[in-house]
Amino acid sequence: MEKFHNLPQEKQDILIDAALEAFGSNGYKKTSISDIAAAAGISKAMVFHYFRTKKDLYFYLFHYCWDLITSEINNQFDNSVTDFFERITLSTEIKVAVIKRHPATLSFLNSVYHENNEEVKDGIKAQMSRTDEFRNKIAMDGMDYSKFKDDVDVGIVMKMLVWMAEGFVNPSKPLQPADLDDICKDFYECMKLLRNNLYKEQYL
Amino acid sequence: MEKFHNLPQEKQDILIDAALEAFGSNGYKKTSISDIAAAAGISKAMVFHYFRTKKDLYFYLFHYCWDLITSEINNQFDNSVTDFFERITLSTEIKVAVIKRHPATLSFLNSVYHENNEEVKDGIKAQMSRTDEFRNKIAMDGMDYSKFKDDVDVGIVMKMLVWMAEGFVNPSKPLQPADLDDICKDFYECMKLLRNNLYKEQYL
DNA sequence: CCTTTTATTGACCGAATCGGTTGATGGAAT
DNA sequence: ATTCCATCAACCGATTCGGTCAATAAAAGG
Repeated sequence: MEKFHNLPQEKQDILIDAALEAFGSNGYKKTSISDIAAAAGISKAMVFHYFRTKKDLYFYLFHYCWDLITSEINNQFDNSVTDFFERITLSTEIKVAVIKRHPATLSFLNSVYHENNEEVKDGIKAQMSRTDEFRNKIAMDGMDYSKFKDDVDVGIVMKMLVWMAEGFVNPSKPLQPADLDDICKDFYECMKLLRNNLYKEQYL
Repeated sequence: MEKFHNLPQEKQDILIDAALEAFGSNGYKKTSISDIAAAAGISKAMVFHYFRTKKDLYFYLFHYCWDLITSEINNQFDNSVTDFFERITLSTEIKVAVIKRHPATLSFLNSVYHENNEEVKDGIKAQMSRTDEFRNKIAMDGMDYSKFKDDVDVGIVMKMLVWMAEGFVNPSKPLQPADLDDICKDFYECMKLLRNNLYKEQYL
């Protein structure tokens, strides 16, 4: 795989993006190396030259995305932020940073999570079991719910935000990185609106 | 296709659900009749017996879903409902009714909408151009925005609800019809919470 | 300039799968 | 007993699969 890493970053990214997109939307079995090569504008033989087998490529992408997210969390996450909406905004910023680097990362990882092809299933489980670590790290414990109005059911607010985040990350039309900033602005407006109306006291 | 309609409804539904699910998540080209047959628990030859070709099956499903949604809209939609959240709830109820009948309908239609396979693209466009009719019918014109607090940006609320609806309809984990009622209850709770906090006056 | 190494690919491999057909089988209706 | 029809395993030629390899183009080194 040194072969691949000797490529200029730009060419690496093109191939990675093509592969993430293909695997992410078609799953392991239904994605062919020809698809990926064509989308990346190179020959099929080159893909096998960089990564020995389809399986190798798949798991390379898996670990690559995993590290991408892990490092982004380690860089940005701050558990001293206890305000509910600030925490939500923070984890959204993490997602956005990941998407900006490789737009198909999250849809790929989601597809990996649901993959059940015999050839790769076991290898996924091994790594995937650590998902909960992060879920707990980002999770909402130690959060300050006291600023909410007394009659607001925070559980419902959580569910609402999960839906929004899903629609945000898996839109029916694929995300263009160019649109990301606009969409983000809308999302932050959203957070402001909810905070202003669900908290006891107006925020500045 | 009389062959197919002579089947008991239950067996028709099994095949339709299998086909919607397969086409919806893998697209036209990457979906094989063997996949569908296996998922429906019948032999590949039977599928070709009911529907002469793969293309015929695809467009049968397309028109089937189209009619399903059209009739559900005609049954339930009521443009005399001018309250914002009631209208949202109404269109959600329509979606839920459709999903209860065939869980993969919406994901299938969404996939059809983005399909660009040469063999079926043209046939899709012909019908799909009428999508806007319905979008306008369900749309929010004639809506009463006056009950919102003055400082609430209704455009943002709309965007928020669109995201929620997307996460609601295309969840990362596939929808089980059994869960639907619970999820709906949460969604309606959500609407109540938003209405109570974004309207000038509390609703009963 | 020539040589050696490396990047890149078109053509190819056997195996699998594709959309679609067909002949055989078995059960229900006449 | 016979007709009819639903059902499917086996099969068809064509395509595509994951993967290899020999040949070429390009770059590097002398």
